[in-house]
Amino acid sequence: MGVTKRHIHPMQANKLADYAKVLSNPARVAILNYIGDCEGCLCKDISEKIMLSQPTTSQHLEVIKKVGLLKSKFEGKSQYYRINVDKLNELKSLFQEFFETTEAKCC
Amino acid sequence: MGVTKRHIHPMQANKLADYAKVLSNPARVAILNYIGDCEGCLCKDISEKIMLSQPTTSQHLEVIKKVGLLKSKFEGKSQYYRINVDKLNELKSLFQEFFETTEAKCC
DNA sequence: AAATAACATCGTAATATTGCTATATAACTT
DNA sequence: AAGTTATATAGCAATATTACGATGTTATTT
Repeated sequence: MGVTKRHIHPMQANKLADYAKVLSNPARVAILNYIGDCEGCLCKDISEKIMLSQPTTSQHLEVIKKVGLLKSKFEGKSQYYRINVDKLNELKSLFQEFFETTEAKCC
Repeated sequence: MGVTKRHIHPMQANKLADYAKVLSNPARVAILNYIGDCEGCLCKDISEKIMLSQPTTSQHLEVIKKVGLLKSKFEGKSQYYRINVDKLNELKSLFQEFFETTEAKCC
């Protein structure tokens, strides 16, 4: 086979895994770090900063956006990306909860 | 090409991505949840609980162990898995720091 | 000594991910 | 109208991931 069997796992596990997947590539982590700085949030600037091609950077931005961690708005030809702080906090809580409940259960 | 270009990214980004990758599969999250319960920490029990075959479960356990999140000790033919709480806390801090610094930078 | 039990490893197939170049699209500029 | 700029999309190649059945290994049990 070779496909992740999502349907056999608890929803919570799938959800955490989905979010973790977004962070599982260093380019995407670097992008989030850079966008956090909130100065040059254009795809082109990001791609230059993280040293990947514009199309590759665009794809990564899509992945991050699809999960809700990015907002964007067009101004003419330029698209300005910003972090969705609400979603970021949701992730933060989810991961924190995972670590804490996992730790709490340990003998 | 098709391979992640780790060398172009900051070490911090690679590290977080490596840890996130471990959590990016729901089976591994489910395993960590189950092992946290600390009753049946044998591969066979885990595989029955999470409904994946014994070899597949064994592989996932290896992945989690390689990153340091699991300890294990043999008792005869049985291998008892336990969560490495120190490592778990390291991850917790790392993720928390990531979320917090990312949030702090946002306008 | 043979059977059983727990686990790991090998080999394989299906699919997903990562990155690129080339090209399209859309908006601004001259 | 033609050129420039920013981004997206298509198509592709290389590699990684996920899962399984079959088989090997090691330790206990009968």
